[in-house]
Amino acid sequence: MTTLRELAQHLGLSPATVSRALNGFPEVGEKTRIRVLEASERLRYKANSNAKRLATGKSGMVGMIFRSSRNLLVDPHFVDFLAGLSTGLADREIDLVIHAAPQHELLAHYERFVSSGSVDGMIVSAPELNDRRIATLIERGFPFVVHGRTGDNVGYAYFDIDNGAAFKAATSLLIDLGHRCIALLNGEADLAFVQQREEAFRQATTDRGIHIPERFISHDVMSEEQGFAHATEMLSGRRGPAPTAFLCSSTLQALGVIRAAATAELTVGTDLSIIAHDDVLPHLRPEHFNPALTVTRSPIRMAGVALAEMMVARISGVDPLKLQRMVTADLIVRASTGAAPTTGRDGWLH
Amino acid sequence: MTTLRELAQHLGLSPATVSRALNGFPEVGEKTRIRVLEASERLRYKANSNAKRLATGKSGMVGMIFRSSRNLLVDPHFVDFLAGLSTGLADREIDLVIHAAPQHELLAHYERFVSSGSVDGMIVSAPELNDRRIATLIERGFPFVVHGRTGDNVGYAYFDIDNGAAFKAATSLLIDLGHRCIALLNGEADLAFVQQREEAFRQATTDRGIHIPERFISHDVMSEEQGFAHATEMLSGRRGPAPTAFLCSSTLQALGVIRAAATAELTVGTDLSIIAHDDVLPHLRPEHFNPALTVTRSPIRMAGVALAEMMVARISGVDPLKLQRMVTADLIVRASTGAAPTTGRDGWLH
DNA sequence: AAATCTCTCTAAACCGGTTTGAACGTTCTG
DNA sequence: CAGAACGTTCAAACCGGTTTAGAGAGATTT
Repeated sequence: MTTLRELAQHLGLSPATVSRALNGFPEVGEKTRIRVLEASERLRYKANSNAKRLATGKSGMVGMIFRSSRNLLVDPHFVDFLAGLSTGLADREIDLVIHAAPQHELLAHYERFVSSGSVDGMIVSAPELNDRRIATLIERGFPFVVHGRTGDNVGYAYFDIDNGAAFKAATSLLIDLGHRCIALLNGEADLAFVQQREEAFRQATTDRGIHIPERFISHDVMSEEQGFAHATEMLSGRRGPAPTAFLCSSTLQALGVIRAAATAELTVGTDLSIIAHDDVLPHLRPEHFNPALTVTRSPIRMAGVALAEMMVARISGVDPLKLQRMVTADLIVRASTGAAPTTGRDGWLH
Repeated sequence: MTTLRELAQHLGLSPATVSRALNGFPEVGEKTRIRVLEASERLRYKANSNAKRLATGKSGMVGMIFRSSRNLLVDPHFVDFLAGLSTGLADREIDLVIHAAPQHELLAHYERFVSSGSVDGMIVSAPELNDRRIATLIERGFPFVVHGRTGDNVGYAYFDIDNGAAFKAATSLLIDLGHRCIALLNGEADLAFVQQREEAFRQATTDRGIHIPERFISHDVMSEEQGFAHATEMLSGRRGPAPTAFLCSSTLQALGVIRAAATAELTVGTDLSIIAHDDVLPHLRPEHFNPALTVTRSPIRMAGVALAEMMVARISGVDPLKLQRMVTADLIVRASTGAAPTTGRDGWLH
């Protein structure tokens, strides 16, 4: 492995000049620069990144820590986000360091990342309502960006979709179609976006004078399996009238509802309406479901790309308040939503 | 940020002693060690990781580069692998650096990772038959482990499933059930495991005197969508008799086949048999498909955990030939496979 | 009591870059 | 032609750790 000093010696120059030549500083003679670049190419010189990091104080890396228990990584949503993030970062020559830690050590690992100087910034995903990771990062004054947000007036950089507007629109659509018994299959209760969606749902129903019983709202992992389980339970009518419509936080849950409907011999679109939020997972297209699914749509991958850009800005000192973006999710109506069945199959509608 | 020198000064000790105390070297007095540990705790001292890396020559990180075009990251299989890998590495206090690069720059990025000393080892995933990344790493003498293998007698460390045995077993099962027209929905042709599976499939059919026309074998992205498209095409009978059984490289493709069967009004398990390889994606359980899917099963996540362990061994100098593991995939028969329809609906069977 | 051995600790070199302050030769200005 | 200004290069300090060689104190041996 060639070092800078060797390269300089080889050229009869000082390390300082060679370093400047390679890094494009203006005070190097043009012929010298060319000589240096040629020689470095020929000797296959690559700067030792650790030495560089130590000298500059910049690592060229950003970090992400996830709970090994919750295991976001197996969540296809999270993963598509990661894809956008890492390509976005790669465009800016930044690497992403990912690390798994058990829940009870999570904050300690954040502390380590922050104060050991191994990364220039952190990405926080899936914030909880009172997120201690965010509190820690703010306290330490460390640059970070968040996918999602914990509230309306926060002091940090974030990218989020307008969960409230999306779920309000979806709920209104169902109500307009005549549905009064609407179930919400939501994600895990401690997540911020889950709360935001739920609040919008409750608000939209209450505004129209509709009461939704608690048993119509579930909090669970957003998977096909859980979607099926909750939908089956609710459709059984065991604890009271069954819902005529389902609002799902993920297309995976919607898949489960579709399966539950098939099992209960209900036709989706007529007997039962379904709307889901579509994060646009490339391997699971709701337009190809049977029937095609009505969704609120916002590509989660785009969020990754956007956050990469914001992370870079944040590292270079941009005011976090200037780095807050919220995008709206489009409501796309397809075949899975239809007018509420007029003859309540359970007597709920008269 | 406290530095080692400051901490040493504060304690009235030399940096050398403090460094030794913190790193557990034996030549430090017991009372001194305790004083040092206490003070470092109190002053919240965290060693600067870049300085540490420069001094030791070890980074405590391993790298992974993926093609931004192929975009492995959106592949749920790859992601579950990543989950296993990063938790396995975290257990050994190693971080994972991930980086995206366009196809034509891929090798350059490998070179950079290798010769800039930013990682101690590399993980290679989804090898191609003649993989230039592997060739480069061998040439450079850099530690790496591979998920999959390019051939039978290779000189590097790998973890792989026995694709040949699995697909031979699956094919044999279909033949035993009377199927003669069997289609293979495979992955992208340049991937090593795709070749291995296909070879086993061809061998198993040829051995039993069955000829499979080329149009029964497809190579494509392993997604629901492509599975649906290829199955629909083959089932249409447009280019000749339709297959009575499908062998899929992924459960996602099987989902597509199930949808195609429904569209063609065929009952899976009687009119049509399906077997898929199941990488055990937590959000997509083939035992819950309708009908439950017959699979060859091997958790891809386990591969990640195993490779983390092997990577660590490899970095510490273990002979790569001692780090080669191949596991067998279990054939699990469920409801999606049944006897071939005796009355060929297309005249193929007499 | 001198010599040897341990134990514990220190000074200084080192890892491989970047960056500051100064010096050099050349050209411009007065 | 002296002096200033400029463009280019260099020596040395620096980033913050680890590690080698060696020093000093006390215990053990002779």
